[in-house]
Amino acid sequence: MLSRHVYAMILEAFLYIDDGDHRVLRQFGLTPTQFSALKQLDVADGRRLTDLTELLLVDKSTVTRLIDRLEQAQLVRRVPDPDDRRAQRVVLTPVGLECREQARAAHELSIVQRMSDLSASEQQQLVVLLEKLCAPLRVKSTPS
Amino acid sequence: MLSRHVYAMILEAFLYIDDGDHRVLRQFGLTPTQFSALKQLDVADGRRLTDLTELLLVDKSTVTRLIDRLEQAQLVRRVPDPDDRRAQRVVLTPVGLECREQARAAHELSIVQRMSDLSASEQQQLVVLLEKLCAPLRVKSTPS
DNA sequence: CTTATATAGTTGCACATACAACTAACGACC
DNA sequence: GGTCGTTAGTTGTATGTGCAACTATATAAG
Repeated sequence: MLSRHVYAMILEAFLYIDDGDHRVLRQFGLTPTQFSALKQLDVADGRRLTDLTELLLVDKSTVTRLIDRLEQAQLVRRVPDPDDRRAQRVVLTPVGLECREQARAAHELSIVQRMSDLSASEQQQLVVLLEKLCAPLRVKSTPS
Repeated sequence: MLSRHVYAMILEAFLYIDDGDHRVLRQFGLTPTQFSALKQLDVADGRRLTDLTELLLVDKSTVTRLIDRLEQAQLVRRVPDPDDRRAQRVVLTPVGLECREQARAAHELSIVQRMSDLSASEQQQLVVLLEKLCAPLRVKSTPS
């Protein structure tokens, strides 16, 4: 059955991508999730944990513990939100910024390499097809 | 950058698929991993834990604990391997077989539904492109 | 203002996952 | 037939993940 084959290939492609991400980021002592979180932060205002929940599409309890570990590793800091005493803002430390930038460069490069078996037009086709597949997901977030 | 876009869409497609799998299998009290394991088992000879490690592409310690839980749930049984005293064979219980068959039917149906936004020819294109992307993975396992 | 509801975040519990260290048994080599 | 490297499986430790219950604060309703 064809649709089973598509299903299987999406899972395989994810494994391929995910495995590559682990390898690259491991050199910087980061997991893919930690790297995703660092990408959403800055050294100034930072973000609330709830913001990260929405950006990373994970449960708030996951974010709590993720930030716990990044804080232990001195890559981020929790600072009280000035406008809401319930909330905390998470900001990058200088070490965290440096770590993220190095990881980002290596990760970008690895993506280009891993995609290099597809031509630009094939990559374009793939994007179009996957967007069509995921269209049901986007119904709610596409207002007009 | 185009390759970043492909990367992002593969992750999004995986999230879409994985979320759907969770929802469907949850009705049968199974996680996607547990379901994958049940699909590899039978009621007769079964499989060794090591076989499952290779089939599921996870660490052997993951398989140990996965089978622990399936055994607690009475869906599988460990039986000693007659030919190798180090090994154990994992077989489905009648309950496990019944559970798997029901889950399988629902899962198959849901895959067809989730793919239904793509035409057959689009699905075919997607398979071709993803196979090309994953070609580096298959180098080792493609003898001729 | 008080009450009721909603939101921000943490914690307990369960499952998935990898890596490393370990035990037990297999196999090969002499 | 002992010794030694290999393999099967388990266990400890760390991370990621979701759900549910909980605390504290904010906000709306009256």
